[in-house]
Amino acid sequence: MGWECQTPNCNFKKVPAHTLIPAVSLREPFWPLTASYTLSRDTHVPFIKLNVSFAHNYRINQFMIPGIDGFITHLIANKTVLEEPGGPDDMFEAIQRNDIGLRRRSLGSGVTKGDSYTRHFLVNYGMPYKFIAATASSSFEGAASPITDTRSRLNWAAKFLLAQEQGKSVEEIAEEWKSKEFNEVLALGYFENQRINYHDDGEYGLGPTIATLSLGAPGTMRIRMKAKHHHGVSSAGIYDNDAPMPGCAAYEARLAMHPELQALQQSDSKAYKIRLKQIPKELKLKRSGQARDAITMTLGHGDIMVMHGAELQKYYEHSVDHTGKLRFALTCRYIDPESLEPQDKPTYEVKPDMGEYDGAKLGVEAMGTE
DNA sequence: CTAAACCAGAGACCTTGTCG
DNA sequence: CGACAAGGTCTCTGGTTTAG
Repeated sequence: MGWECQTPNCNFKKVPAHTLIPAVSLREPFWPLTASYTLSRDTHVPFIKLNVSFAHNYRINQFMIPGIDGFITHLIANKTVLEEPGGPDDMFEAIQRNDIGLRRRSLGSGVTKGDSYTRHFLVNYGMPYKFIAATASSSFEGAASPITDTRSRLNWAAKFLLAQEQGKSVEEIAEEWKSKEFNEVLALGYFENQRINYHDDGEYGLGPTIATLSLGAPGTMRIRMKAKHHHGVSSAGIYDNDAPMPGCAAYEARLAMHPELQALQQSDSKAYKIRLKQIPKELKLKRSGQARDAITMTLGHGDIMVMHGAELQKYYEHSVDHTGKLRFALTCRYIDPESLEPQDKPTYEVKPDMGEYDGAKLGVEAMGTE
């Protein structure tokens, strides 16, 4: 891989030598990694609730956002997870050795003449993600092992967390999960100083659960309320009529007037529209600026992050930036095949996850036989 | 000690097809 | 008709560091 000139009839290519970054070089001297539970570097604002638990070699930070039905969970991996055969260490090196198809892709809706390209490198496997050009999607059949292994690993993590949250057994959850299991893996590659700006993953046709496996240098994921919902007013000066969320500007006042406003929407749409323009002035809501980051997570090598809940994507947005030289993020989603336009449908069959990864089995023999 | 230099963060602007 | 767009670049601003 390298550079390819896009000018017609120009065959210029520049392919620099690749230097493998070994997984052991990811170990941080002042951040010791052992078979015990790894420490957390996550922070959050007071209105967010944090539950910490420990299971299957992960420190589990579960963040609950008041008013939002769902959760954000960060599973922090320890040394046992990283060094497991086929685990994060092996995956990190395998992705560097094999061309899994990571490329800069054209942004469909460019605002400039000619194409504009993403800063990071990406490739999609399984059900096509509509944000990405259809040509950037490949079948799971014949995909490199880190891709299919990630799908299986994240299916396990999602089932485990949903079971924990709903107080059900993993077997019970597995039954419900089967029909809506992750059917897409989006691989992103980041070099130094490449970041992905604030956005949400709430597009039409996506399941409520999204999971990401981090490989390589740590990434910093920030979660904040969207400005419109935080300020309560759009950039055009129209009041945001969605239910106010705890932690937003003028929360009490907005909460108090919400039922009345909804009733007005039903009874008198004209008066309602006028009211939407009045409220921002009455409450002195400001349009500019952004909400503070509610949660900041340091996603280390081998860590898994799971977001669950459609409301989370509606009210909150997230960004990721990177401190190190090389990081891969492998994200799984469920994409409803019916949500795809005919031309976006895959030309291959997206088969069920054949992997049977079970993180609960890891390290059990070592501990059990002592 | 003062002022220039530096830096990070945020906002404005760029500019165009699509969507409701 | 206005809002929107996993974006990029420039400029301004306020705070901190450094040079003289």
